Amino acid sequence: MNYYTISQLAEQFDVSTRTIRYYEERGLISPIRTESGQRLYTKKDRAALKLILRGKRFGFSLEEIHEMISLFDNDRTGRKQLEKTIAYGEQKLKEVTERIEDLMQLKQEMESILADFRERLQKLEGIE
Amino acid sequence: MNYYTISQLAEQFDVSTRTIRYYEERGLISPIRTESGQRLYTKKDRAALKLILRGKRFGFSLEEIHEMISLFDNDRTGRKQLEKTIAYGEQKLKEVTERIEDLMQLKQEMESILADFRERLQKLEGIE
DNA sequence: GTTGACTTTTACGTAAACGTAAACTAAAAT
DNA sequence: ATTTTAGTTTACGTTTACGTAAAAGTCAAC
Repeated sequence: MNYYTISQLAEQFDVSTRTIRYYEERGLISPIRTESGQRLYTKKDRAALKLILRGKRFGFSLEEIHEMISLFDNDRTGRKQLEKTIAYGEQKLKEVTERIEDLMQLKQEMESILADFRERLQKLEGIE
Repeated sequence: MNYYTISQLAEQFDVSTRTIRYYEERGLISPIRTESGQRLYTKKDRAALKLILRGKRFGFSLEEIHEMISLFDNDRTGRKQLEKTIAYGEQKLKEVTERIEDLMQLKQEMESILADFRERLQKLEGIE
């Protein structure tokens, strides 16, 4: 398995190294270390970072993202744990679904506003 | 036309009065005032607040929301202005569309993870 | 084997988005 | 008429999510 350095990841995702270290500081990523203390990131760490950045784009706080990651990531072997995780997942899924619907409504509204503006522009061009 | 007081709006949207005043401070809402200085909010102000809060849920900054509002709100009569507004609107529409697609992908992933968890739970129940 | 790029920790700084408290005024209720 | 209750401004405080700088160690290249 090969590793990424922090600056490689930073470049790939166009974020600062400080940002990546901050996510670790908050417990969202846990890269291994070389003997001298340098961070090494696996494909899994990379995937986690990708997830975090996507979550951020959706407006989730790091705290929320942390919650999601740790629930889905940990191997929840016990039955109770599994049930709890499923319930949580269903809840989050519902939230995402609502968000999609909300966004689609916004899209509709924007489209109708745009149509209105285009009509106005046409009328202006008709006069001229 | 009847008005809302600041605390009425705050209650309706479950935000603090400070939050509403802050949005005004940043130029996002402009309620009229009574002679004594009290803020009075029209239906339009209410709609604007609703828009702001929706934008926030989507992870837009107040600055971005401000930009959108002022572009769509102002009566852009001039032809150049109209064209500019339409271009901006198309850009924002594209962003929203991408966001929706992004979210739908996330939804898919969550559903597949959930399906996997459910399967595991079934197996556990089969044993017991 | 030394220069230069990279990394580490520590720590202070900062912008955004409010929270909170004080000091005061106006409105509503009793 | 006088308590509550609600509203106003001013201003300092707080959290989140990093930016930035310093001081020191390390890796890669020439």
